[in-house]
Amino acid sequence: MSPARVESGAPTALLERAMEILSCFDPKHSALTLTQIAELTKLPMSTCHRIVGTLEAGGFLSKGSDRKFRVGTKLWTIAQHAPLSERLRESALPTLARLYEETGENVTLAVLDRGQALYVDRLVGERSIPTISRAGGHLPLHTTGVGKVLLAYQSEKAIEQYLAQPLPKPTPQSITQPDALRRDLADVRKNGYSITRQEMTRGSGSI
Amino acid sequence: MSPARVESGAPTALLERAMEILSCFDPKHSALTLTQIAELTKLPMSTCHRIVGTLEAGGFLSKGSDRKFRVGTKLWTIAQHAPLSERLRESALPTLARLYEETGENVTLAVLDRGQALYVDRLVGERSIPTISRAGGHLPLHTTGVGKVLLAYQSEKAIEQYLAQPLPKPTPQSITQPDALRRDLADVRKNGYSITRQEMTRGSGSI
DNA sequence: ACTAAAGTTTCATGGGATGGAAGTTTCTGA
DNA sequence: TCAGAAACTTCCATCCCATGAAACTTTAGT
Repeated sequence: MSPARVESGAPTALLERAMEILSCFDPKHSALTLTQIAELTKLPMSTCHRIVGTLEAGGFLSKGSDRKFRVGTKLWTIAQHAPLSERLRESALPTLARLYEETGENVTLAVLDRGQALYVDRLVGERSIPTISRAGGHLPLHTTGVGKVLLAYQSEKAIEQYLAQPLPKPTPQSITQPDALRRDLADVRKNGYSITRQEMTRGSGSI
Repeated sequence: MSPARVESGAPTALLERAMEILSCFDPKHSALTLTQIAELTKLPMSTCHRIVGTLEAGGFLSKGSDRKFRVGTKLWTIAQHAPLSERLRESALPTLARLYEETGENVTLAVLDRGQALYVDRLVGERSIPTISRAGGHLPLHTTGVGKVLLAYQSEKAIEQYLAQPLPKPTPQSITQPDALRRDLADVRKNGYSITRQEMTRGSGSI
C-alpha cells in the first residue's frame, strides 16, 4: 500500500471505487475518456483501467468509437426497475400528460431525495422557456416550486433542520431568510400548490 | 478459495458479484430481501450481506422498512445520463407524444441492444389493451412490430446471422420460418413500417 | 413464550487487487 | 511523412482486503 493511500482518506474498497467511477457521469459529463475518469477520481491509470474494463464487460459502461465511455444499457435497464421509474412513471405520467396538454407549460415531477429535489421527469412545452432542470438532476428545495411543495409537507422538525443550514442563493430573487420561507411554506400548505415568480409548477409528492 | 468456488464457474471478482447482485433486479423482482438475493446469486449470505451493504451505503440500493432492497436513487440518477435517456427521450418523446395523441393507441420506442429489442419508453393508451412490453424490457426481434423494423434495417449479414439461430415461438401465430420472416422484412423495408396481427406499432430506430 | 428463519458480526487465511513501470497504440503538428 | 507526445494497455511482485464458516442477534410466526 502506497503512503499516499494511507494518508488520504481515499476509499480503499474496490466497490466504492467502482461506484465513484460511475458517479462521474453527471449532466456535465455524459461521455468520458479513461484519462478523464482517472483525473476525476484521482485513481491510478492502471487501476482505473481495470475497473472500467470490468464495468464495460458487465454492460454497465460502454465504450464508443470515439474512445469515450458512456453509461451502458445494462445499468439503464436495471434503473428502470427502481421504485422511481416503476411507480411514479406508470401511475403519474398520464396525470402529468393531461396537465401538460391543458396548460401547454412545462410540467415537472420531483421527489425528495436526501434533502434535495430530485427531478424524476418533465415535459417541456414547445412554447415555453427552457429551464435548467432535467431528469435525474438535483436542485435545492427552497428555490423551486416543486421543492417548496415537497418541503412544505415534511415534518415540523425536518423543516427546521433544513432551514437551520446555510441556504444557497443562486439568484437575487431567491428567498433565503428562514422567516420568509416559513411564511411561503404556510401558503403552500393552504393552497395546495406553489407559485414562484417565473413559472408555475406543480409537484406531486409521495411518501 | 473454497473447493466449491473453484469447481463452479462462478465469478471470483468482487465487482462482478456486485454487478450480478444488481442484475437481480428485473421486472419480476423489483424488491428483494437479502436472502432472496443470496439465493438468486448463489452467494454465501455473509458475502452477500457485505456487498449489498456497500451498495446501499453508496446509494445504489436502498433498504425499505419491509427489509426489502430496491434500486437506489443514485443508480437511477446515473442512468439518466445514459445516451439512451439523454438523446432519445429529449428528442424523440415529442414525436411519440404526437403519434399517441393522433392515434390513441400504444406507442413504443425501442432500440437494438445485443440482438434483442430493448424498450426505451412507451405511452399506454387508456383505451388500448395492455401489452407485456415495459420500459427496460428485452424482447425478441422477430415477434414484435418494432423488433421487425429494427431487424429489417440491419446489414444483410446481421440478418442472416439472426435467422440462423433457433427462434423462440411464444405464440402459435409467431413467424419462425426464416423464409417467411425474410419476406416479412422485405415488406417492412418497402413500407417503412410493420404490421402484426394484433396491433400496430411504429419504432424509430437510430444508429 | 417458544421456535425457526432472517439478518448481522467475527476472524484467520490466502487469493485477488494494487500501481509503478514498461510496452503499445493513437493523436498531433511540422 | 514522420517524430514526439499523449493516451491507452499489459505486466508482475507485493501485500491488503475480501472471503465464508460459524457464532450470535433480531425478527416473524404459532
